[in-house]
Amino acid sequence: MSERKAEQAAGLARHDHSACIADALDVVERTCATEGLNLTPVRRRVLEILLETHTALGAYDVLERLAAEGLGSKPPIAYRALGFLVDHGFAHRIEGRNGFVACAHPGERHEPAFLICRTCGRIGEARIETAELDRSADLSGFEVERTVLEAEGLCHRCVKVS
Amino acid sequence: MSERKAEQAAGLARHDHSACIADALDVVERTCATEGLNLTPVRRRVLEILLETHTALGAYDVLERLAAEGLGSKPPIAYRALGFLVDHGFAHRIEGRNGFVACAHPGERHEPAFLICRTCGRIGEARIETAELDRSADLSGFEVERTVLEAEGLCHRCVKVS
DNA sequence: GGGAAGGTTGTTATAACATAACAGCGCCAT
DNA sequence: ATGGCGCTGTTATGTTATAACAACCTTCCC
Repeated sequence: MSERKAEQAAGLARHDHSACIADALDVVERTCATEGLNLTPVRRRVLEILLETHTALGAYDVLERLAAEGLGSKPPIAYRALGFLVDHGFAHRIEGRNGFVACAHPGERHEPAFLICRTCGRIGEARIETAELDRSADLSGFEVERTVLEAEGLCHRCVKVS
Repeated sequence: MSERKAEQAAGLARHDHSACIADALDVVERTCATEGLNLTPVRRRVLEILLETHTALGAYDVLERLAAEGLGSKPPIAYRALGFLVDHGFAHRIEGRNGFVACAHPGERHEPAFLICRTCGRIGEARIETAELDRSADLSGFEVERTVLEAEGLCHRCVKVS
């Protein structure tokens, strides 16, 4: 059990970010097409905004962007689009920051885990197993439905600087 | 590594709750005494309020209680006392609920993990290791300082009812 | 004793995050 | 054509959190 290799968290390492954005958009578009989901202009634009950066954006940050583009100016607009993206696994909520990030593994079923840099705010997304917690839950007769795993610390860049 | 036995999460199982409260208060008092921490009336009372229930209380829930007792009526009073308790490991913040619980293992150095029942709100606290996340972090050159691990689901009682 | 320093509480004001509730509109299936 | 549904637009409000400063008290040093 759980002998799968750990892998590097997506988002923190150097990468071709334009390709990163394009790939994610492409996957999400396909997924919506095959699953009959309605990727409306607002929803698509919110996803694009999240994809621009591997940091957590607050709903009001997103809303500001939308408003500047004439796509909606009231909080529910942003919260609803973000809700859609989160519900379908295209984005994740970062509890520790009251914010949202685009999913780094869209279209793949996964329990996300996050590495959040407290200095630069960048966020890496790893796929993680929580075998030990599950065992502990079993012992208590607890049925886990959803797991939030967020680690805060310093990313490789910020470690060097500090 | 990590072959330690998982153990049942504290707080969810049947237990003598008066003893649970008394023990925790006792440990916190001793710890404050030996570490020169100032467990003022407000701080102590907030801890007692948290200890009454194994559910997450919001800062404003706590504040309401304090106000009723003449111990303070403005948000900073509650947030400051909660901050003190969290800073010294006598309480934990539950990110997924914007709330706080008394620590179930005060005085022991530990990374907490929580089992949160979405129906009754009760919270179990387990000690957990996050070896796989740590490996993933290492691969990214990320230095983890703090980990939030919260599992939401159904506790043993609520599983039966549903 | 006088007075500076540090820590805690008291208070005002406001910032930041989130949702309830309802109105209107377009699509499309019966 | 019309009724249902999903999405957007809007008002209003609810909830969570903190900045900034004033007042007070203890401690410690001169």
